[in-house]
Amino acid sequence: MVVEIDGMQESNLLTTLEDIGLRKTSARVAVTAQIENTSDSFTAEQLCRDLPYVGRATVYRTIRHLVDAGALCKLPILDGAPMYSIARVEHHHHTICTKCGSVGEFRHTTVERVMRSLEKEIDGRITGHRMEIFIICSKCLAE
Amino acid sequence: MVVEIDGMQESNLLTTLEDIGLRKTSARVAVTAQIENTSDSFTAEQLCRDLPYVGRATVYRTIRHLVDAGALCKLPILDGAPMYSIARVEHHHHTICTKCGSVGEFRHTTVERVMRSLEKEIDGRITGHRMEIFIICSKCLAE
DNA sequence: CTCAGTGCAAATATTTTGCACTATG
DNA sequence: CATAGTGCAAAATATTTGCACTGAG
Repeated sequence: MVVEIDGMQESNLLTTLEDIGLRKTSARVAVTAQIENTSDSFTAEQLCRDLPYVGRATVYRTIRHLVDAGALCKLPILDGAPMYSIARVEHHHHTICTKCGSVGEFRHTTVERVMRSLEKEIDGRITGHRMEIFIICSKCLAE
Repeated sequence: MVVEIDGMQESNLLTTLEDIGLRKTSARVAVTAQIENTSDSFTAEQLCRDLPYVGRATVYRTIRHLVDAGALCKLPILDGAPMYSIARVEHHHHTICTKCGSVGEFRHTTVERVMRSLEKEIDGRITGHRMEIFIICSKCLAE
């Protein structure tokens, strides 16, 4: 669920969970608040470390609910555990810094147009796509 | 290493390993032959199942060498173990059937052109990208 | 012969599940 | 007060590593 405040979007993950019929429990309040306070993307492990009083299984279950509801993006990376980030816009792609691992979000209409032109080349029906741009972020470049 | 035969490309994974200074052992012969006889993409686990007389660790180590050498693509998927496929062309993208999991390869110049146009929008230096197209393949559509 | 490579089993990493207990609605 | 949700620990899954042994060069 997305609430408009002063033109800014505040994604309320807890409300998303309630919207799909789940109860408002203290564990879910803690997990969603922690995610919303995390500026960048995060791993399940990170969340468990930050919330030692919430059970590991509950953290994983809550993440799964949010991914299923489309409120979180699951971002499989080449090595190790997947990263998660709040899905702030409908459809988007990610930038991943190969130095520090920070994840950004972007949207580009050309990408969508390319998809349509690919339809003739591909044997089968296109149902979706995923794209990641690997970068060295400006912060790492500065160092 | 790539050998041209009648205009077809035969990628010789074993030669790739020798080229990076590794010995030609019976385990490596078995693993590379099995990969080359696999028409589609595969998981490490699949390879271990197909080669019960080769140690699990050796299968993983051989895969890692081939990925490092650029002869295999590692394709992280949303759930479960990553898939691998022979890198038949320099730079390409993948189609993944969401029904049967079969993986295809394609290359499209427009994608590369889009990358260049993205350079102005993105904060940092682009070093690479990855794109996957999710499809229902023609085989699954026919069913 | 030497040491790169192997197979095994144990360790590690990540995620899921069974189950008895708790607390939300 | 019924049962959805939790925490824990064990299981499941995926991969890596230590180590003694083997075999390629």
